[in-house]
Amino acid sequence: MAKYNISDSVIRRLPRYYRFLCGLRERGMVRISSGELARRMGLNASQIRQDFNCFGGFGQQGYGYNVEEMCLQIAEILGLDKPHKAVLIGAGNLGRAVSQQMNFERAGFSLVGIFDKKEAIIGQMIGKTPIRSIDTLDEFCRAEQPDTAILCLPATAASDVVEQLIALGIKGFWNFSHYDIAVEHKGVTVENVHLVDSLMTLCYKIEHSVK
Amino acid sequence: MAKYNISDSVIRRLPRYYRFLCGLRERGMVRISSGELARRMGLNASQIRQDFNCFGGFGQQGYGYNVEEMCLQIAEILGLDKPHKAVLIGAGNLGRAVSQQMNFERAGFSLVGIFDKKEAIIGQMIGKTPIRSIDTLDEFCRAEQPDTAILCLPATAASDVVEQLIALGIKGFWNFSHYDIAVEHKGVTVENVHLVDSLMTLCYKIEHSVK
DNA sequence: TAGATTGTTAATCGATTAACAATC
DNA sequence: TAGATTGTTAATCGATTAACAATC
Repeated sequence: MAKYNISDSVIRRLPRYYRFLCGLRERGMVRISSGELARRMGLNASQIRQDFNCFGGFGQQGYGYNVEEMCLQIAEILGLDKPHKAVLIGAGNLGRAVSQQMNFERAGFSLVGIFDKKEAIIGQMIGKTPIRSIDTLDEFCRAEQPDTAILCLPATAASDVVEQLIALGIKGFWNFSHYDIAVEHKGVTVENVHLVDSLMTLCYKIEHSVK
Repeated sequence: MAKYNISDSVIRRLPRYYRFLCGLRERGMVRISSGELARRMGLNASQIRQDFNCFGGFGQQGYGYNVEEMCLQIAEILGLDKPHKAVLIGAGNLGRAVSQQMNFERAGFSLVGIFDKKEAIIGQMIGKTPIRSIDTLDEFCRAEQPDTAILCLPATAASDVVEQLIALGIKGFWNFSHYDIAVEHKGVTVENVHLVDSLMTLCYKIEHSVK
């Protein structure tokens, strides 16, 4: 069903479609046309039809799209239905917030371990997950076989642990460290989250917005 | 100096340039060519020259760009040099992490107030800033005149407070709530941060990465 | 059937990359 | 001056939007 070479632009719109469609489903909406969805999302109807068609014809002429079906289809395209095991590295403020705030299951992940190097906090629980010593990372990964790592540690510490994690079989990095991971390893994906970049962009836009 | 109609693509690259150039400056680098910067950042040299030229000729033929000067120029273009007062709404896990983790000054902001509706936590300090009752928001904003709001509250609560904040003169929203703010008010800018979207994108890419 | 709306091709628009004259 | 590298125009590429035949 899924074609190859889906552009990054399309992929990045999928979660937003998913969010909107789930919202509509919760409010009991059964069908929606591309025109109506476009109006609600502030997009162009052609774009929505193009996007949905990358993965096959989910609509029906003269009717539109079934909201429930689209939710299920997008969830499947994104792969939310088969959760990836994830480890979190760094249990400082950000690490804690991310682990407590994020609904990992909803996004296709399961948080299986939290690691830090700070002796004082090892053993503490964050939700249902204990903080483990970073020294036990190798052992843990060999047993649990996670394929994803969430990096919530300082930039200086990040680069070392990345190589270690790749050697342990990690295929995806969700990187909050203040540092761009550039990975050349085949089959390894990095999603850099630079909150400071987002905030700087806002700074620019506040000044230059159309008054 | 700054031309009008700078594209969003260019603006969003500026913070990353800034990060890289500051890094080079810290390591004592004085000059860099577009070619060398491109190599380090994984970009195209033409793109870098085009981007920098949106704002004026900062380079010198035969020499390249002065690292220090580019840092200062980009900081000025982004407006990092004149901080905006910001209030944070919602002092849960995410709000706490954001307020403690972010270097606001570095990104052109100054966090002047934190607000929550939960009686039990009002009066607590987060860093040097006390948590205030959301009931005192009007009064506080009229006195302090912040122009930015950081939203770290549930989607259901977000939509109400947005209207209130716009009425109080807020011009920029940094929105972490699980909900797209669509603002039609002229001169109001919203930067939506949807961490769950980012995580879902990673989920897709782990599955579909080139092995 | 008639009306509505998709799927899909074609046209437009904008962003990226290449090329090279200008110039330090 | 000669070499290097920018600033800038032109070419390419990709993404968005428009149009419309297919069809439910």
